[in-house]
Amino acid sequence: MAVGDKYNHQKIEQKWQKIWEELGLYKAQDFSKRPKSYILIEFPYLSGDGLHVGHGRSYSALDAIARKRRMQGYNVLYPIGWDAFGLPTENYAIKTGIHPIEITKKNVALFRRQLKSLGLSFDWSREINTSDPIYYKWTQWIFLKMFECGLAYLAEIPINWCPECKIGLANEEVIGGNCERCGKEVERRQQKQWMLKITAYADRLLKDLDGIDYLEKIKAQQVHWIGRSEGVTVKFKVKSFSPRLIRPGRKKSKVDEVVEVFTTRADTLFGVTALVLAPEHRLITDCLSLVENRKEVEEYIKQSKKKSEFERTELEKEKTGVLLKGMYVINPVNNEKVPIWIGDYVVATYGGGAVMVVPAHDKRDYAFAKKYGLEIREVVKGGDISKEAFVDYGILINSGKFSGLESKEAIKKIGKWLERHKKGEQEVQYKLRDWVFSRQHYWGEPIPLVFCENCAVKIKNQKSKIKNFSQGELLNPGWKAVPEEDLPLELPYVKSYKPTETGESPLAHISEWVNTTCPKCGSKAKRETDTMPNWAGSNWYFLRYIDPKNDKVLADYKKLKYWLPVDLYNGGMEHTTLHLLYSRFWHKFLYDIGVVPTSEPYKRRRSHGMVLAEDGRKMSKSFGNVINTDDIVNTFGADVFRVYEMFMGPFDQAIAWNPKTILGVDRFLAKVRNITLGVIPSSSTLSSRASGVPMKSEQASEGRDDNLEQLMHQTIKKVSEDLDNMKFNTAVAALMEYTNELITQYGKLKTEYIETLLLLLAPFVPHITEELWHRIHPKLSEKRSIFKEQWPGYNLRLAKSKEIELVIQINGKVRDKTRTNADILEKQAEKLALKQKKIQTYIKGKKIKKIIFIKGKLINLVID
RNA sequence: GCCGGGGUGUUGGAACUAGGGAGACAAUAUGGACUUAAAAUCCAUUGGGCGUAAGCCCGUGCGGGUUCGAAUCCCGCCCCCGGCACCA
Repeated sequence: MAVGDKYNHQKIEQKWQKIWEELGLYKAQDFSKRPKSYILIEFPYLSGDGLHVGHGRSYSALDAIARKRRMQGYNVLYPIGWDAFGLPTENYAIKTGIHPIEITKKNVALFRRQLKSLGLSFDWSREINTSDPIYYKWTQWIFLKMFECGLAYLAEIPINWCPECKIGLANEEVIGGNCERCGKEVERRQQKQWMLKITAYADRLLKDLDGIDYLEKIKAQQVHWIGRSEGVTVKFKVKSFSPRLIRPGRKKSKVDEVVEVFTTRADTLFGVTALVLAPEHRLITDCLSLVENRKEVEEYIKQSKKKSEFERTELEKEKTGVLLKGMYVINPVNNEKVPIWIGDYVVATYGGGAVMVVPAHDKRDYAFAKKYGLEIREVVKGGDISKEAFVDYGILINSGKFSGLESKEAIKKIGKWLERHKKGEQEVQYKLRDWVFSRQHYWGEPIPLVFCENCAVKIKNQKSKIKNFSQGELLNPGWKAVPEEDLPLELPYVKSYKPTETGESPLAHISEWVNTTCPKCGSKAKRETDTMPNWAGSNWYFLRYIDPKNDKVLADYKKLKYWLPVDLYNGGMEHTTLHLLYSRFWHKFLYDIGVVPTSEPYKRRRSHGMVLAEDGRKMSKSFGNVINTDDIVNTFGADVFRVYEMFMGPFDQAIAWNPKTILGVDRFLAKVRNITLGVIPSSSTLSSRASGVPMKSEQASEGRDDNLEQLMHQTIKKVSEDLDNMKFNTAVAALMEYTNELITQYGKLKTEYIETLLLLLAPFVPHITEELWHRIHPKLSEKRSIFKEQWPGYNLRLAKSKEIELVIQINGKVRDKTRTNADILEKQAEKLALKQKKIQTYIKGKKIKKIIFIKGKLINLVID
């Protein structure tokens, strides 16, 4: 590598990558006395397409931070692994007939090669793979612990079912109500699914956000997703006009039936003129016999069942409903008779599946009342209810003894009144739902549970021996955990991974696997055939990096204590709700059972923007606009690629790929090579060619002789701070400026300036700087890497300018500038300003009313 | 509808944390040097307008305000991106 020579990036990058690996430069040391820094990137989901430039963006950027921290003396853990289970691999397997295990092997090799070609400083000795049985043993183990603690339960819930592919679909696979793959309309089907009680952690997941450093918008998304609201659950007694109050087959009188309604606006209770129930509401099925217009109601329910979730929530803007004739409820605050409706705009799974209709003070209720001719009764003053609903707070009217109160106060008082009279309870509701944990697919972790009919019967009948069962077993009679010593429960090798006609997982086909014996009583039992979702393995992977080979526990507690929490976690914006929430949930659970030492996994979370294609669209195989990292690395080299990805724009913003800007980066690095090799006399191989850099050096601008040192200190400060704040683009810009200035002042360079340039650049440009470092220090052994050098420090005093250009303003407008020393005082500055000819012409004949002086910056003369 | 982020040259963007020189750093384009030529490299110009020039005026989505001074702060509005969405 010399000026004039073509720089052979391939040769040099490979050379150093090999040396670094041999030196074990990036191995993190457990229990080192140096301060630890755990830097984490979201591990890639394996696909046959290989590494995408989007991966490269965050990996290079975080690599720069990791490298800088090492140079600053930190013991850095920057690990990598593979998110390997999941649908895309399974679909590819179905299409090609190659087994997912084989596909995964191939993809791992591909990703590993590509990542290594970028010169990323991962600690490869800690590599993990979620589809590896020694890894998913612990995924299963965590699940069993949750089962044991009663956090896992079976529920019959609707799933998206594609009748063409005969497969259950995840919500993400349903596009506009149709199957993503075949385009056929998706149906709703009830299916038994394992659920995890994340709702039990809702409050803590919300509250603990206060103590951690997540990007504001990420926190906002989590808060929104959890959706906490305080209110009161009001009990409305059900009455019937019909004398037949006793239903056959049930002893309880209809009069005892109560509909519970959740509201955040107890202050509007006196304005209730109807109740609306979700079509799935229990009361409707229970009391259908009492309904006079039974046929009409049944027809409505049938129609709404046909609608997909999509139609019910997206298309159907207008609210519909049917009155339940012959029944009514009693409003507990004023004992009024209130009609009951059913309407499919009411969400069955939230707040008990029933809402009270207060047309005067809720937009939806207003529209509903207008459509069906319900009374609109004003109970909060402040709006004009003849025109629209008044939804703000105000003073209560028409509200009995609560009239005259302000809404906020009324909410509290009415809530308490209801509680005192046992007509309601103050409550907190969450939008967050429990997590559907079952997948009817092959390529995932088998759920390690067994169903035993014998045990089920025992639990139902023998309540006395209840102590012998775990909470999970009691909650799910007959279900047993696979014993811990039998973990991992390995995924059996099958030939066909196609889901079955019935919607069961392909594992259901393998009778020798399904049929087993109960680990508790030894009788015949059947295995669960569902597998875990893709999220399962990625929920806790960062823990396994800390102790990847441990076969006794998921990770050694002392090691966890040393490394946790993760200091910086970076990933895509698309994972900031679900992945982050699920992962925090599991972590909190592990904390509760004493497996991990912290209640939060990630101290700081940042997200990177997507890299879009040149056309501004998302990169996608179907558009044919995907850019593979190999192409860029082959043409320009890893260093150019890395700097380009960091320079292209603000890290957290989406940005389109622009091949022209890459050239600018390539030119910049060429300049760095040239100036380094041209200046240092000891690099004998090229001293004769040093003049190959035609620089505008000779006419270095006047008055700027000794400011190179100052610029150096400023640059160190800027690059250090920008890296900490993840402002990679401006850090690179500062390095470009510094380099340009070194070129302009080519005759006056000291070795220190060049060394600093290389050290500052090293985290961004590891290969070139390492090579140049050894060129300017020819006696240095190859083992003495630049990355073992110390990160340069700066001197604030030296970074400060001695001279400034004082800005002279008149009435706030810049009229002149003049060079002077930086610590000039107001009086002198004033004199200096008044001396300027230009200024004199401006103030001639005018009176100076006021002078504003900002030290080291400007003076402003205020005139008439 | 709600929440979050944003709107600056031809383009990506900088300056926004704390009000003080708008356009750093790149890219693009044009002209020039070198070359038989091209590429590469180097030099100059590159927000708009007026002016021979010195220089002046305008300009950070729109309209107002605060201030000696606003891209930055406040109020109202428009538009774009991301997320959530009949959550009572």
